[in-house]
Amino acid sequence: MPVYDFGAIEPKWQKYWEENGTFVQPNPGQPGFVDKPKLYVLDMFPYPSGAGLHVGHPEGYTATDIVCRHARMKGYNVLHPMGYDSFGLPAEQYAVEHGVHPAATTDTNVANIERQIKMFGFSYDWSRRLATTDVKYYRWTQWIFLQLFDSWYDPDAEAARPISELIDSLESGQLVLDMFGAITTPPAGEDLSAIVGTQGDLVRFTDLDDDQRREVIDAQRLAYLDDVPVNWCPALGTVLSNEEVTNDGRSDRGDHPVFKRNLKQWMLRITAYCDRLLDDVDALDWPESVKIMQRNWIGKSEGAEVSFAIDGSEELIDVYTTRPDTLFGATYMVLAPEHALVKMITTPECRAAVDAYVETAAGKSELERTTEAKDKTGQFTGAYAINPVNDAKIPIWVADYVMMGYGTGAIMAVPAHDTRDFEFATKFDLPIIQVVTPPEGVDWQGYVGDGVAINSGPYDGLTTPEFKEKIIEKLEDDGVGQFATNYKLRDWLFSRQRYWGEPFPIVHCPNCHSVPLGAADLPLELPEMEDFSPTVSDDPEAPPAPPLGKAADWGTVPCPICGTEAKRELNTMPQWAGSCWYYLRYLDPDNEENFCDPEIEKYWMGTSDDNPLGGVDLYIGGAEHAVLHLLYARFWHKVLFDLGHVTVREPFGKLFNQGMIRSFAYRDSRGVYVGYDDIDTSGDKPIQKSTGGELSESVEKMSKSLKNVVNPDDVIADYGADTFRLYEMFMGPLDASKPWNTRDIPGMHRFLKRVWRMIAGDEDADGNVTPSLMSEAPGDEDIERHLHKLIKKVGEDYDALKFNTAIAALTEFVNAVYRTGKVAADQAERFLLLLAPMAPHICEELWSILGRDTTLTYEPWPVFDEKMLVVDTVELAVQINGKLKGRINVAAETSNDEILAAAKADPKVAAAIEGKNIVKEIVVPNRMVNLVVK
RNA sequence: GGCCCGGUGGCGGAAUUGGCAGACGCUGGGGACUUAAAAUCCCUUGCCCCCCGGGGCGUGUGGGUUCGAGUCCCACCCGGGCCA
Repeated sequence: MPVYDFGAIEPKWQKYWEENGTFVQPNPGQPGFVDKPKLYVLDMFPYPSGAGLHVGHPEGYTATDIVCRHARMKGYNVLHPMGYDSFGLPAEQYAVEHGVHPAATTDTNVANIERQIKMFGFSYDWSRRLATTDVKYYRWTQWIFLQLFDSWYDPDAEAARPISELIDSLESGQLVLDMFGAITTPPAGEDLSAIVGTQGDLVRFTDLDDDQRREVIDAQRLAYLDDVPVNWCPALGTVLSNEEVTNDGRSDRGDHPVFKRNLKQWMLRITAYCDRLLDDVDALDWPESVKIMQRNWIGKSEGAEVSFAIDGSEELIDVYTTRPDTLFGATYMVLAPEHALVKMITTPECRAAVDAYVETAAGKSELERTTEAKDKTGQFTGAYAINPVNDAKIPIWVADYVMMGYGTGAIMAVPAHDTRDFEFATKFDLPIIQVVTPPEGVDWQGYVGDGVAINSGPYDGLTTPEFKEKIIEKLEDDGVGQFATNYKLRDWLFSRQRYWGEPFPIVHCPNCHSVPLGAADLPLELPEMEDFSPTVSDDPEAPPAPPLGKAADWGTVPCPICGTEAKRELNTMPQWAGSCWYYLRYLDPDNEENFCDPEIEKYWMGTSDDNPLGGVDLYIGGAEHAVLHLLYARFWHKVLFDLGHVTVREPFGKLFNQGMIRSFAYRDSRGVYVGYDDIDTSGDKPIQKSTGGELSESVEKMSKSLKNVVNPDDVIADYGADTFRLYEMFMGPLDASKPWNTRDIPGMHRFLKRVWRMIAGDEDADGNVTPSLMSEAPGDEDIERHLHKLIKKVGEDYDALKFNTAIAALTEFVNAVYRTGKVAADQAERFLLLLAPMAPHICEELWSILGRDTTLTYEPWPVFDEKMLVVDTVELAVQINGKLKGRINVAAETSNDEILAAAKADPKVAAAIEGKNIVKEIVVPNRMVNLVVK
């Protein structure tokens, strides 16, 4: 009688799978490839932090593993890879603080996290493993950057095209430049030479000098250099993303001051893709909440651009508004402090106050400025604008609640119908004119919804949408405005002043400007350096000095074009870069010729009935990546699609977010967190062991500071990986946030031991033998029916990612077998195949105990017989006026009349309807009967 | 403030999507086995009343639709996430 020794069984099978290459999935064209339907199941790869895995990681990994193991049994080719998002700030910070090279820390962390992942027995094809820090990998990240650099967005084709095609079109005169340098198509049928030149509006590309041409071209690239305001943190020596800056304008890491500052940075032109990123999100099989977040992040709005004349000046103030119907209520204007017009229009009397204000505003973070709770501030410039709809003279203010980055950096303020304008006008005593009549019973002051126009001259009485349409027409006729679309999404700031990232494959030459390396010159490896710490400073004006600047030999190269001594780009790419395309490299990780073979890409990323858009068939990860990672990856994918490198429009056909696993945190009476070692939860109230004091309990995110982190290593040591997997899947719905409760784990462990004894029996240390329930006799009929129901239920639940109810159903079956007292070998075998995707080690071991000599991984999924699901008799509930009064048993195909007769014959029902009028009789097949009586 | 989730026993959760609320697991109670403990097995466990046959209440709160509402509609309260 073997014992359920998970500590021996689990490593044994993990070794078997590895040695036999059980989960290695050949690609099309490789030996061993069999043409079958494909399933690409992907986990969001982890950042290999020093802390290792927390219990949230294996939740998603277990879910995808179950789907994969189930799919292999159903006859799919399954692609299930794992890798590491290993560039990033924490490794670099650790390296700086401890004097260890980040590559060394990364290797240690990857080794540790991989050891942990492997303890769970996940069925990854480890031959496809990658890390974003591998030179073999980031060579292609650099290659994709060059694709972006060498492309432009053709608005007519609505697609990215090679920049060489743009140059051809410009040189041939198919495209020309307008007076602002924008690329445009010359009017058809006209003689080009008549309308270009110094006296005309249009300029021929070939009339420009070399520098001008380069500027025109560079301004079109999808990857371009620009002077942009960034979050500059001199103490860390780097720019930070908005997410890395706290609400009080300090660095999330280290709490250092952060300054807004203009720096020349690499930008990626994601805004060219706004409409496509927005339109294509609709058809994706993604959580609705994520789709909404993506839409909100892109933030498309429609409205009008309106030009306001300035009294006594030639200049115009352009504003963007989504509410041109409120133009008659515009009582003042506001310029952002950075707006170029501020300096020009401020009157001498107001100059000192305005200058001081602008300076103060410059020291504030965007978050400080936008937080509505903060008091509004501003200064009058002394200048006035003319409202184009009614020629009213309205004051121009400067205020920091208007941002340069959104719209035009100037607004028309309609205090009656905009919350922030209303607060501002109230504070500074500016006039508030109602122009929208809200619905009955709603105060018009600060009303921002649609309504009916009032105080708007000829437009009075129009509804908001009608008004918008009419006024835009009028503005266009008068030449003072036009219909306009606006987006919240900005171009992607792609430079970081850090060491531990992908170097840009760009050389800056004094003659040739930004020159890309050729594909043959890749990879451009990070230089070996002793000192990779950034240059930090207390002075916000100190020039940024990226760590790569200290690698003098590496940083100086001859220009690839002219051979002059040139400088390498010293910034590195942000951490998002590597994660933007890793799902493609898994397809063909060792390819030296290409980032991925086109035939292989076509097979794995192609469409199917279950995935009409194509791409990864199931992508599971945390909701924290709902916006940035998924938006950036979609953008890169669309560029690669436009350039013909991939065959489908979207990278991830189906997305699912696993819920956060939180855990109980305990605090003593002073509010100090207490670790689990020091807590006794056996009584009614949690008690601190060392002091005897009562503790308060709350459910929190797992965090070191809350002392509530659960380490998966400990759980596996105590109960094994199968129990861990089962417990996490049993906690609740996969997408729900759930509290970890160690006390519940023995329940799942008990279930596995019951399964073990059911099939293998047991013998304890004292020699007491528990026989198995296996029987030579043919299978029990009821158990057989139950098993067919179970096959259907478990299969459906796996497909729907409802693992908690699948486990409940499996438990019920085992309980039924224990009540019956016996199970036949063929029944036990089918049961094991159902359980195997969730608890693979124990099932493999029992499978071999049943006499099978190979893995069950590729055994066909059991089938159920519809006939076995049919029941002969059903129990129906009988209600009187909706209240349960009794139950009757009838044959399954009894007619409604007979059911009603049987119901009325039930003694309790008969008593309840005695002397009453039956007004209505409802029979719900196989469920219940309801009699309505009076 | 806006948007999106969610609120069901002592706890995690289930409920065929409008049809017997509380599956399954944990905890608690009782019993069997054992010198004893652990493990295991069996019974029991929403709340209240009770003459032990049963009766009443019950899915955050208040209303509504319906023969019938945890499920749909309206308003509100609370918790979480995202954005401002």
